[in-house]
Amino acid sequence: MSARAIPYRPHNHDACVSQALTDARTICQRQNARLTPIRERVLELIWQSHKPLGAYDVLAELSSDGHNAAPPTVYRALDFLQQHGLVHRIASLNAFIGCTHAGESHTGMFLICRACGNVLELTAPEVSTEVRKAASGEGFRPETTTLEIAGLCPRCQSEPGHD
Amino acid sequence: MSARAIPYRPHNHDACVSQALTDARTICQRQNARLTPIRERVLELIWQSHKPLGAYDVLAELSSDGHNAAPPTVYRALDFLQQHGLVHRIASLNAFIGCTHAGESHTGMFLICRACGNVLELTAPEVSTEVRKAASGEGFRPETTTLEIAGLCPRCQSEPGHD
DNA sequence: GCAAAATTTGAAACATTATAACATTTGCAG
DNA sequence: CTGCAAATGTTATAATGTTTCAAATTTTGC
Repeated sequence: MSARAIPYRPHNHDACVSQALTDARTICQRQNARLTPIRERVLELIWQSHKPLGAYDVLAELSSDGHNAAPPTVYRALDFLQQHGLVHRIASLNAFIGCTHAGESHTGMFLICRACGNVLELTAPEVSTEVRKAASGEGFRPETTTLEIAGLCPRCQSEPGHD
Repeated sequence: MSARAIPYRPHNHDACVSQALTDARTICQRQNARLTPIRERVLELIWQSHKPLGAYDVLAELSSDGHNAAPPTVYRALDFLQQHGLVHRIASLNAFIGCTHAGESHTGMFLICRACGNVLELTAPEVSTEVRKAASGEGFRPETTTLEIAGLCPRCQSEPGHD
């Protein structure tokens, strides 16, 4: 899977989205998973925003597509996408974002800008290592890690109120 | 503030709760904050469980007290308690737990057992350091960290299905 | 003490997020 | 083509959280 631009900097986002979709198709094929039209469309909608999208935001987009969907449709698609590592759920926001490391095994860490709402997904092996150490120091066997940092992204530290 | 037993091991929980309340009173006094009866009662209810309690769980307890409370009452109390570092919200569970490091400046890290539901709050300076490093490596200024590890506690690794 | 101001609580309605349950359709293997 | 499993549609409902405004209480300045 190819490298991607970071959200804080302008980039050709259409290309970025279509690359994500292409990658997703490959990943699903490898996993014998069916990336159905709905699932693909939901993934696309989520990718079109670098900001996390709530399930009901996705639902609204689907509706404006003319697709008359109910909540379970969206939640099921999101479950599927999560299970196959294509999107992440941001617990502190009740929202979803496209995974920028799909296909690679990774533990996501999210930098969430409270001003512009953009989210950067990071892989920080040192952090994971320390987390594992801390957990095993307590005899705890970790399975899933939720690591979300809210704060100010570089851009919003200088020019507040950005998008 | 005194040391506390860890939730995985049996201990005199009543004493543990009343200690937490005593500490809370001291802390609020120092901060010129009003630990009103409702707030204190909510804190007590939360402390009586080592497992995180949802806002509506608290609400139900209040009702069985005879206190006819509405959701905002609980959420307001919880906001207050959070702001003064007396409880933490566990984002991945939509629930609240008493802070075992109240009064000390700390970044909480939570070990959540998916089998028994107990939660251990940890302070891991090495983790915080690595998180800070990772964030500043991206030029990001962190403000609040959500770090929640789900897995199996020592006890549930050997005897599953506990508590 | 006392009145004005600020904080806290009560109460009703509402908004948002998520799931349950069951019917229907679609894709695929034999 | 048939029958099974997976996916989707549909309706209803549960769980979580907020807005708003009114009433009561506490604090503060005098």
